Amino acid sequence: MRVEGNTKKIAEDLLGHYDVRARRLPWRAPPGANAADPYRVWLSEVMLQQTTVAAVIPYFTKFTERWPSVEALAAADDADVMAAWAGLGYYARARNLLACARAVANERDGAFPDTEDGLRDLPGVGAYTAAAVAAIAFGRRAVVVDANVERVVARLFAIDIPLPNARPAIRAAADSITPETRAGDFAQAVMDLGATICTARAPACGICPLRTDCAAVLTADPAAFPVKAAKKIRPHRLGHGWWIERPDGHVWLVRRSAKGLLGGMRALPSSDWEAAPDPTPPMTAQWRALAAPVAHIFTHFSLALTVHVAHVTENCQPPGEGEWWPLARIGDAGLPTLFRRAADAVMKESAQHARP
DNA sequence: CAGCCGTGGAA
DNA sequence: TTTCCAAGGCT
Repeated sequence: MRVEGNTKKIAEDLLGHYDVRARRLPWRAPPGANAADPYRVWLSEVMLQQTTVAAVIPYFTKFTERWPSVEALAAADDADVMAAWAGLGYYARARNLLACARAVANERDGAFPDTEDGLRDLPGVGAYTAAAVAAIAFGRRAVVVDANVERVVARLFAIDIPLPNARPAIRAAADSITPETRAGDFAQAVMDLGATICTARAPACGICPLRTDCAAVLTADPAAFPVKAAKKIRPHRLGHGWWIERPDGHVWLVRRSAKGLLGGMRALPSSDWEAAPDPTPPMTAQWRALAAPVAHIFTHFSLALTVHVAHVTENCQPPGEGEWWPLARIGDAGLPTLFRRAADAVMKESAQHARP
């Protein structure tokens, strides 16, 4: 472990690099501008949870154009926000985003809390996001620890305890190098470094502004830090999805229950997803299965969804809650990726069917 | 507290 | 092709 004297040098080296090389990102105030808008900082941090910058940018642009303030977002319809989030994943974030916006708009007159503790009480705001918003939007000294910080700090100090047991040591080390001022810039500088130079697989140590501060660069394999515990194998599951199409060009869509996988999202009616799911259709009809199931990989299991198609009469009413959605606007339904792919597969096959 | 919760890009 | 990974939070 490093001694006190070097910790200040690390922040100075990194901030000096950041002042010249900071990435220009839509949620960052331009250099020399006033402090960033807390609404935009918070929105970006939530979107960036376990999500890459490249994936977030178009969603951030869309959200801030459509809902430019926390009050505007708080007044939005749930269905519109969920549909706008479709494709970004981890949909509990979108549900918590709305709950948080409404809490801030309705109970706090639109003002975000300006301390870590206050922010931490908001839905969808955990230890990381509270620290990041406190530091970036409000200039607080906060110790911001995300996956980038874990990697950079584990390398700087050559911490060889496997994750997640290394977390306390990593946090203490991160605390030791976090400066009293510019903690927000410092946090973003570490994340820029982690994203562009101190990357997970092939760190560019030769151009790293911290190479003279780093313990791992002196080892045979700097990329070996942080050490991680072995991960589990991903189980495979099967499922059935039901495409019910009306002759006037509508398909029957349902909304999934608020909790659990793809919670709150529009979807095709479908079975549970397990080793041997119930193949019983939701209604009697002439069912025909697509030749190839839709394969999709979630974080903790992979899925093969067999899509069954039925063409029903105009006055047909499937059981349960749902809505007839126009095929011409299927792209606006806000389907999560699994069901968007299922819809693509059905439309592609029916197009081929029409032109043999 | 370990498991649950998406997605797409990189290697 | 498969594996790994990303500005985590909730229960």
